[in-house]
Amino acid sequence: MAGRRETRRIGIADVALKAGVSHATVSRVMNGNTSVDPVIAARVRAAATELKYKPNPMGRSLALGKSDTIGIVVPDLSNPTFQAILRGLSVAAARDGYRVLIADSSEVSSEEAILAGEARRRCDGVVLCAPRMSDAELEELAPSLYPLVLINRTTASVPTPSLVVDYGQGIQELGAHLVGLGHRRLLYLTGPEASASNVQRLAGLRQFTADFPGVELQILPGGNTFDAGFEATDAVQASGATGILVFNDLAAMGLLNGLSARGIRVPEDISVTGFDDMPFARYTMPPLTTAAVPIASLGDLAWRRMRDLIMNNDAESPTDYFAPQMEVRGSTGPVRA
Amino acid sequence: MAGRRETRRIGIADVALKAGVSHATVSRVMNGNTSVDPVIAARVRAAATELKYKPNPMGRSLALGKSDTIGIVVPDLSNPTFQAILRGLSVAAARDGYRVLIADSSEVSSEEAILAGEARRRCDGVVLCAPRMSDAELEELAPSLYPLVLINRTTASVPTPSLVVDYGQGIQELGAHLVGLGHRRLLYLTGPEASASNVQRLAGLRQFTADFPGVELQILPGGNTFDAGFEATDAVQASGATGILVFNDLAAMGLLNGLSARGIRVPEDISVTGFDDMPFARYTMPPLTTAAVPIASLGDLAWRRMRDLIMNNDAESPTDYFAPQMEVRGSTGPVRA
DNA sequence: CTGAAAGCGCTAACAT
DNA sequence: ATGTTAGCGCTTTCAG
Repeated sequence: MAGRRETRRIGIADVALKAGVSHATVSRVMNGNTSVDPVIAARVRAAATELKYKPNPMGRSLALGKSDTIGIVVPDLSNPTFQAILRGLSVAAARDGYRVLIADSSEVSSEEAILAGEARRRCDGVVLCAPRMSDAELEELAPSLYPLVLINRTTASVPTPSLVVDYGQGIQELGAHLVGLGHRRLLYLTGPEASASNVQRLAGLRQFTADFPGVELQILPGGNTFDAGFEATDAVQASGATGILVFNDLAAMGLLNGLSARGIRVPEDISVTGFDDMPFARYTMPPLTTAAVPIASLGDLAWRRMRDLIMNNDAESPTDYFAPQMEVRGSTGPVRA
Repeated sequence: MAGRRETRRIGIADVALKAGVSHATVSRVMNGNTSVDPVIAARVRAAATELKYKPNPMGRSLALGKSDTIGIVVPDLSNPTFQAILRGLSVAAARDGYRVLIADSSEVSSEEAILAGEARRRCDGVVLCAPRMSDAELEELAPSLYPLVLINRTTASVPTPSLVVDYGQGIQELGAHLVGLGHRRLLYLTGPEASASNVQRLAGLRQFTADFPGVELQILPGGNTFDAGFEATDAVQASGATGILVFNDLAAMGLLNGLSARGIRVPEDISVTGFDDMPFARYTMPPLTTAAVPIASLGDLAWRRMRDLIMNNDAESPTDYFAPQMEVRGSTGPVRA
């Protein structure tokens, strides 16, 4: 029925024919490496532009053994954190002429390894965000993925760059901020148990209680959603704590709403902190005190590390620690006299 | 210095050697197309698994003329709308064994065409979100991009599927909702002038005023940011309108904050609507009445259309209209008596 | 049913 | 400086 507009793709051979030279010469002028007679070069270029010739990346990739593409595997593309990393990575890589291929493991840990391997075969390197994968599995997988950049993970099996956010330090800063405001009865509303970043916050808080022996710190199971924060309202109120450290901004917003619904004033009666500094954290009522994770620059740095690995393939393999930046806003204030 | 762990990639030849057969036979087993003696097949498979052989996608792509990859070009990866489309597309494509390559044009219209062309050469098809590109340019570009799926654009130059969100209808529904609540003095707080979706909303509102001759509709320049909404507060108040249609949720939230700061109650004094139904729209105070754009299913459908194009390459080329779904919440109420 | 050989489009040694 | 030739790793006729 419908007539196909099969505009047969034109290849290097067509240009060669039109310019009256060999494939090799066309390749040479297209890549500008070796020297070609200027007049012939011009003739080739003319033929190329006239035919709108563009080299076929597949042929190129096969011959060169590289694809100018890097892969990123993320656990969940709907998570703003990974979206920001992806964007930072993509923009930075594009500046150097690289593209990015995405693989979403949908939080399934078994998929993470498979997708990473597949991505690596199609790409020149892999940026891996695999929070669910076990250390053992990562250790086994890592060598086959080189060049590899890890996000929020490290591995000993192979020297490879890691970018890790120091959640433990961030929560300690927030805690210290509350103590500085006179709070002595604190409460941490946890995230998901399995979450590695929750574990890091807990470790940070152990250090925190050691540093501030006079401060009471309760721990209450929470979650990472708005609703989880909202539902914890009663338990928070019952705890008697005056300073609440919430796992993340989303849950903190839920708690804020719950407290407001019960007529508890923030920060007059209770101070609340979040974590992440989501775009909306500054627009809650009151605006949320939180810790900002510089996720966009994380993606950017991920590319720089990857590029070092690819270009001078003898790069160092540092671990970069990202210190969250505390943002003090209206949801924290002096403890009630 | 650092010892390279050059684990030479193993290819089809290694498997052939190990199994004592030819490359061709290995290829046959791996693809399961043609019939191979069961015992030989088993031997090949054994060799393959033992060597952990995985076919090299580049070789495959070159031979087959396909990459099992589709490209998506977006104007801005930090825009939640495109993130959601990307995710929907990626997940859907993955189910069929396809990957997605991303290209972020950073809102630069001239980049859109180049990136799309490049993506097309590396991929089996392109999903194009190019709001900035002129119709003429799109028309010229489209044929070379086939298989192509357009988002929020259509073109006449070639029959190709389009997915368009009907912003005009959404804003009309919201307007009718306000009229139903008794409002007779409405105001539309616009988005960016250049935005195609703003133009569509304006067109929808022209229809709206034609349908409701007794209703007054003012139009005020706004923007698509929280701050733009906030800054419009005074002008909104001065307008005397009781029902405010805001370009999007973000600006609506800004307006909500501004009104609250001036002691104007919503919805008792003024009703406010947004557009998009962002995740936080339900958590504002009061929760925001808005129109939900089913963006995730948009990505999903984009893949289905693409797949139809790729598989039965004689598919139809329909235009799918997405009708926004109104979400009535607390920010709209009866006009004050 | 299987192996030999051609070819996908390109780059790079090797000749000339 | 340019053409010839040999791959890159795989699929697919084409013989046998």
